[in-house]
Amino acid sequence: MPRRHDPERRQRIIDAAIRIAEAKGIAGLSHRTVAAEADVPLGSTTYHFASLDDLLIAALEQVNSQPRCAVIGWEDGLTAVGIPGGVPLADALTQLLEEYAHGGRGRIRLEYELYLAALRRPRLQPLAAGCVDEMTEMIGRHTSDLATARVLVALIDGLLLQLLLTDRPFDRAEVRAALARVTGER
Amino acid sequence: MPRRHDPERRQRIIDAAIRIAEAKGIAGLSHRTVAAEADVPLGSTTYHFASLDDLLIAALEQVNSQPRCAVIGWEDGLTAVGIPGGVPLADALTQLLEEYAHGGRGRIRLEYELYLAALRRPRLQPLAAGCVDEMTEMIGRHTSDLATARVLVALIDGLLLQLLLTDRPFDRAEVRAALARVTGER
Amino acid sequence: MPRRHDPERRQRIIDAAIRIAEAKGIAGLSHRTVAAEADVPLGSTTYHFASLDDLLIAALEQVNSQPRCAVIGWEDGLTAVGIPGGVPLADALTQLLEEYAHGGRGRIRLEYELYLAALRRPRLQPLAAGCVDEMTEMIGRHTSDLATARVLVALIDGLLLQLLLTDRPFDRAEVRAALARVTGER
Amino acid sequence: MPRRHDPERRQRIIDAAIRIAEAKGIAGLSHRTVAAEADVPLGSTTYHFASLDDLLIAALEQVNSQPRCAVIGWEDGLTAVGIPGGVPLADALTQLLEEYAHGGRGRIRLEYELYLAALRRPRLQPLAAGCVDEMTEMIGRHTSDLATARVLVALIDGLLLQLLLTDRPFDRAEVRAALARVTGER
DNA sequence: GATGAATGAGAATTCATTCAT
DNA sequence: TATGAATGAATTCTCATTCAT
Repeated sequence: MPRRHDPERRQRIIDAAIRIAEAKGIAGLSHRTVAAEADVPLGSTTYHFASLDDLLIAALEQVNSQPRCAVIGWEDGLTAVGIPGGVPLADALTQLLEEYAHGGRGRIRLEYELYLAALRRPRLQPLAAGCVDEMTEMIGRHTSDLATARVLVALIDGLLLQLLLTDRPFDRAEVRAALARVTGER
Repeated sequence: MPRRHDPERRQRIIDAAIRIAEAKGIAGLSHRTVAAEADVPLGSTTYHFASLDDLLIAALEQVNSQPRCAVIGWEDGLTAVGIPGGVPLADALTQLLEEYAHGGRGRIRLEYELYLAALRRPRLQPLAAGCVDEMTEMIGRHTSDLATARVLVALIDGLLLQLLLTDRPFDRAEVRAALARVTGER
Repeated sequence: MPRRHDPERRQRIIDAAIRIAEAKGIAGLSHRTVAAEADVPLGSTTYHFASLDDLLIAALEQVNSQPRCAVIGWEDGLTAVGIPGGVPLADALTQLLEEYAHGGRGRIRLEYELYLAALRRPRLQPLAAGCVDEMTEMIGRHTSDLATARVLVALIDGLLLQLLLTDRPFDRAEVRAALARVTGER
Repeated sequence: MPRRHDPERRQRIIDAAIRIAEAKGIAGLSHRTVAAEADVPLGSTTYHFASLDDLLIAALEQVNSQPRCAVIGWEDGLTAVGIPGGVPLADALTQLLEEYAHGGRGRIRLEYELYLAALRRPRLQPLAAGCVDEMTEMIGRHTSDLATARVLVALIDGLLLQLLLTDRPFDRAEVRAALARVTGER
């Protein structure tokens, strides 16, 4: 019984693609795996997405728009507390990273896979660069200058990368100290 | 034209794999592409390397052993100058990164691809982790404590990653300032 | 010459697989040999059957459903004659085996190959066991108890196996006598 | 350190081949698997056996010569007891089958694989036929006539086959009763 | 004698994409 | 509009055998 009108099918396919990408990596994406995961006919994936690249991009765009929500929630909390005399940025970032790290490695891994995939696929580069820029901009709203924000983003990326690679547990004090060196906080 | 005796066959295959990996990424490695690049029959690659993973690891090990030489050269220079009252570490690292960045993006890209590929392929993880450790240890020889070295490595990783992703040119002053924040140099 | 629409493709592949299995044995089955025999592209066999095992099973199921027809025909004749005071079972079975033996060795061979292949491939075991059970049940309908039927089936299997292995011609009297020992008929 | 003179190497290869065939089936035999199992260089297997078929035959010949020892032991016991007024044949055979069945399925499976392989490979046929003949001859020494022995061998083959296929446990009483029908013992 | 490198064919699968329906 | 059959290239890997050393 083919569901003729299934307006959410496109979205279901994207969601399935994200699940696959988190679980098996970007390289694990294929029309077949996605169709199976989404429980839609094979032809449906090629119908809604002209090529596999299109599907990948749609999935990654959605991934990139979602975690921002979490970060924005974080930022709201930060703002509410108030910057001057409020929570030190290093503390706030440390907490964000901790949540991030504990929120399942799947999502972070996927984000870094995006970075790397972008190195080879030009169409992904704007996405990855936008990711960095957005983060920089957001952090920049809480630093005295943009240069500091850029350094913080680089440091955060490096720290997360190491976290993923080494299986060392998240060391709050160490991360906090590292960030504080850059923010100049004590 | 059967080349029945070819004592350097194995090494030639590894070299070809590195060229492929630099040019097309780790994902571009396949028995076929490597065999073609090395100008050997397809079966030869599977004879010398039981699985593609084995070949990939052999190639990456070789890649990882080479750049160290460059870095060691750098370190020798640094040592020669002498640390106390000598070249500030931030300056030395900045110069190293600059050389690294200008030395063709292929090699850096490959290194970061290694990092990220390790996220999905357990057998690569020791390689990637060893890469980080080695770098940390080396830098640690020029810092007062290891914690500082770890932060520096994270920062360097983040900076190089951004460099690769954004196509922004290498900004010596900015990088130098970022590093100085961590080393505490003025 | 692309035959894009071919509604009986799946069945043709199964038929080809049976021909191959009869002619070259189960070990002779491969995507390639079947595709060539069925005159379809290689990819077509893997499209319709996710794995070679699936194809093998589909083929053997079809094989197993066919000879039953012959046996059922035999059974009908037997019933018509009537058991009490009718044709002795040993005579009827002898005639069945003779027809079976003369009906080309391909089919019997294939059946015994199924048995033996089941020893190594768990997925085939239900098929082979079902084959034995069905035969037992059918013969059981003409014996006083099931134990006798089981012994008869074992004996029949052994006799056919010897027939295949030794190239001795079918000896009606000998087979009849062997069966009669078990049925208790004189 | 190549062992130049290793007079038992040939035998070690055969033994390894038997282990492989028992564990993975005849289809699991290859120069490589055998060389690995025997811990000899690959070239050694092709040196001592011109083709894989030669190796297979050598292995199966050895297999066929070994279990006979067990059977001969059994026969000796049987003879000792004495036939006339001694142990009924059905009992003795039942015990033999029981030991056989409990002695690990690997060996029986291999024997039946030999039968089946013989169906397709002419060079194996003498081996398989000889196996049957030998068994017939041996049993014939304890029956009044050869016809009875032939029937017994067929029945035994069928019973063992069913045992392997159905995973039903060995039922001593049932087997004994089946054999007794043929031997005429009560 | 003995060995291991070499080779080309073939194995099972997976796949992106096209296209008739 | 939607689908699933179809296809041919490409994937990794195994292998029997040959042959230079």
